[in-house]
Amino acid sequence: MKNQKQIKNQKQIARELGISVATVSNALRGKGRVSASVIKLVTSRAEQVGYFPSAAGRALKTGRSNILGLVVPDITNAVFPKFAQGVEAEADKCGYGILIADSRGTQAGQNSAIRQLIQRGVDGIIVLPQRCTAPEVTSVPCAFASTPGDINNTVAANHIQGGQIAARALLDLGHRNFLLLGNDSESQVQKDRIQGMMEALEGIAQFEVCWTPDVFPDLVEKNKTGVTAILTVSDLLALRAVTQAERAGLKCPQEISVMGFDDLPLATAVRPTLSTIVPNTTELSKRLVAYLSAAIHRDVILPKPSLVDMSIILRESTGPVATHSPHSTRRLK
Amino acid sequence: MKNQKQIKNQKQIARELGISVATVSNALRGKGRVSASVIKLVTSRAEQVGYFPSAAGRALKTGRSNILGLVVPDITNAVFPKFAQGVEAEADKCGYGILIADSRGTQAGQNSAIRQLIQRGVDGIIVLPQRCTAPEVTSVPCAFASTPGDINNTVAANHIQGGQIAARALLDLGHRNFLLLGNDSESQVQKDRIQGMMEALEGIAQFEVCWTPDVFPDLVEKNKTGVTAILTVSDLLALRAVTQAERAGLKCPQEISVMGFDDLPLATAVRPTLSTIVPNTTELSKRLVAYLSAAIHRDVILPKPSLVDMSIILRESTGPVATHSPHSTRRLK
DNA sequence: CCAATATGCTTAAACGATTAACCAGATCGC
DNA sequence: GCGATCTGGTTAATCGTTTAAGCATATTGG
Repeated sequence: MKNQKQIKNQKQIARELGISVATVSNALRGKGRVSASVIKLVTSRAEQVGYFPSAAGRALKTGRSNILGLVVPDITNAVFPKFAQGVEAEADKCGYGILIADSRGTQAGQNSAIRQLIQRGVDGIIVLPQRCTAPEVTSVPCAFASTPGDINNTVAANHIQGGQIAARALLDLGHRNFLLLGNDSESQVQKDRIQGMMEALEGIAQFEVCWTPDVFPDLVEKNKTGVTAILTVSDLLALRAVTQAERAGLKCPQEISVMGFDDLPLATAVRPTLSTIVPNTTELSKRLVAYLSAAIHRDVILPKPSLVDMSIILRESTGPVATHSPHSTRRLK
Repeated sequence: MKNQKQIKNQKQIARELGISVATVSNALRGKGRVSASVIKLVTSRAEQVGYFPSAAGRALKTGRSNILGLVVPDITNAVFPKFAQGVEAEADKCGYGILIADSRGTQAGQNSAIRQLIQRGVDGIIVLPQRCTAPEVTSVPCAFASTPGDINNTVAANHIQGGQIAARALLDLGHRNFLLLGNDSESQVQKDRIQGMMEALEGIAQFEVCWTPDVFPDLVEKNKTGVTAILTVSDLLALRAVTQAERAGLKCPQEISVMGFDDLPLATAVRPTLSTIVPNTTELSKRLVAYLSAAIHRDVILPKPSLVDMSIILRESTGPVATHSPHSTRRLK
C-alpha cells in the first residue's frame, strides 16, 4: 500500500474529501465560513497524512516569510550565544525562525549581510551593530540592539548603568582606589561601561582608566600604589587580571578585588569564581522581537530607544577591602 | 519623481522594456535563447531599479529555498560559536543561508526542531546531536555532525585522535603519571576524548580517570601521589584545574601540566595560557555543507562517515616534567 | 409568504518566478 | 527554391496558498 504519497498539499486533501481547496484552506486557518463538521474532517485528515502548509506558497501569497534575520558582528564573540539563545527562544514563541548572518566585523560586511537577508525574504532584521555604523535604508523593519551611547540604537542593555552598579558594589565593600580596564577604546559598548563606572566613582574614589589592547598593566605595581579594586569591561579581561594577579602572589579577593562583565560560562569555571555584571538577555530579546513584530504588522512604531537594566552577580572575586591600610607595602621579600 | 516604485519584479521590468517576463527570467538566469543585446538591456535595467528575485516565488517554483537548518543542542555551549561561524561561512559560499534552532538539550526538542525546520522549507539540515539520539526519518537530507563513537554519525571531528595527540604531547614532555578529567560521563564526545587519551597512555604511563560532575579532585593531593599532568576534555575544565592548582600553590606548568580542549577564547586570556586541542571547524563545515549539497542535488551520497583530525596548540600550561623526582613532597613549610 | 440575511461552500484570481511548448522569421544545405 | 534548422523571442501552465467574490440553500423577520 503506497500510503505515503509524496505530495501532501491542500489540493490532494481537497480531492480526497471531495471538497474545494479554498474550503481546506479556510478550515485549517479558521477563516471564512466553514461548518464545524467539515473543519473537524479536514483537520483530522490533515493530521493523518502529515500535512503542513508550504512555507514558499504561503510566503508568496502573504508576502511574509515569518523569518527574522540576525546580524552579529562576530559569532565567536562570547556574548553572542546567550543573546542568540534569547532571541531564538523569543522568536520561536512568536512563530518566527531566525536566519543568522555574520558581518565579519566590517561595516561593508554588515551592509552586505543585511542585503542578503532581505533578498532571502526575511520579515525583519535584528542587528548587533559593528562600531555603531549607521544603518542603510532598508525595505524591512530593522532593530538595532546597541548601547546607550549609540545614536542608531533601538533597544539596548544599559551598559552605562551596568558600569555604575559594578562600581557601586565595590564602593560598598569599602574600596576607594580603582583601576578601570578596557581593551578596545573604539568600542562604544566598552566606552559606555567605563563611563558608567567613572560616573559612580567621580568625587568619591580615586581611579585610573587603562586601555590594554596588548600591554597588560603590572597589577602588583598598581596595588603598591594603593589600588584594591579592578573593574573590567569583560569576563575575559577579568579572568586575565585574576590569573595574572594570583600568579604574582596577589591574592584575590583578599588583596585585590576583580569585577567582570557578561557572566560568561567561564565565570563559574575559574577559581576564584568571577563577580560579574549580567545583561538581561531575556528581556532584551523580548523587546527586540516585540518591536519588530509590531513594525512588521504596522501596528505601532515605538519611537524612543528603550534601555534594559543590567544586574550584578557577586561571587568570589570581589570582597571587602583589607582592614589594614591599603597603602601598606606588603612583604618586601 | 516617484522613481522608486515599491514593486520590483520581472513583470514590471518586462512591461517597461516591452518584452515578456519569460525573456526577463531567461536573460537574468542565462537560460533559454536570448540575444546578447537583450541580456545586457535586461541586466542593466534590473541593476538600475535594484531588482532581485523573490525568494518565495523562486522557492515555490523550484522547490528549493537555498536555506539549510542548523540544530544545536545548546547555543550557549562554548563550542557552538566557532562551529556556527564555519558553517555559516561555508554555506554562504555555496549560496545557502543558515536557519538556527536550539534543541534545548532534549531529544524531543531535537525532533521538534527538525520538524520545524522542515516546515520552514529548508533544503537540508545539519544536526549536532544530543546524546547520539537516532534521527527521525526526515523528508530532507540530514547530516549528523557527531563523534566517532556515534553510530548515526555523518561527519565528525576525530575526538579519539584528539585525545591521543593530547596524551602523546605530554608523554613527549616526559610525563608518566596522568589524571584524566571529564565532567559528563554520558557525553559521547567526552567519552571518545578520554578513550583516545587512554589508548595513547596504555602500557606506557600510569593514569587515573576522574569524572567530576560536581566534586573536583584535590590536585595537591594527586600531585603528592605522583601526578604531573592533567588531561581534560574541555578548556573550561582545564581553566578550573589551572586556577585551582595555582591557588593551592601548585605552579603550572612547572609542577603540573594541564591540557585543555577546543581552544575557546578564554584559552589565551588566562595566565598561564592554555595548551589545547583544536578541531578543524573549517574543514568540518566544508564537508558537512558539501555532503548536504550533494544529497540535495541527488548527485552522490557519500556513504561512510568521515573523520576530521584535530590538531594541538602548545601554550604555557604544559611543560616538561620537573627534573627532580616528581614524587618528592615539596616545601612542607 | 416574501424579502432580507445567514450559512456553507465553490470559483477564480492572484502572489513571482520558472520552463516546456510553440511560433515567426532568418539562414542554410543541396 | 524549398524543406530543415537555427535564432530570438512569446504564450501559457505551473508551483501551493490565500482570499475576494459569487452562488445556492436555509433561516429569519415582519
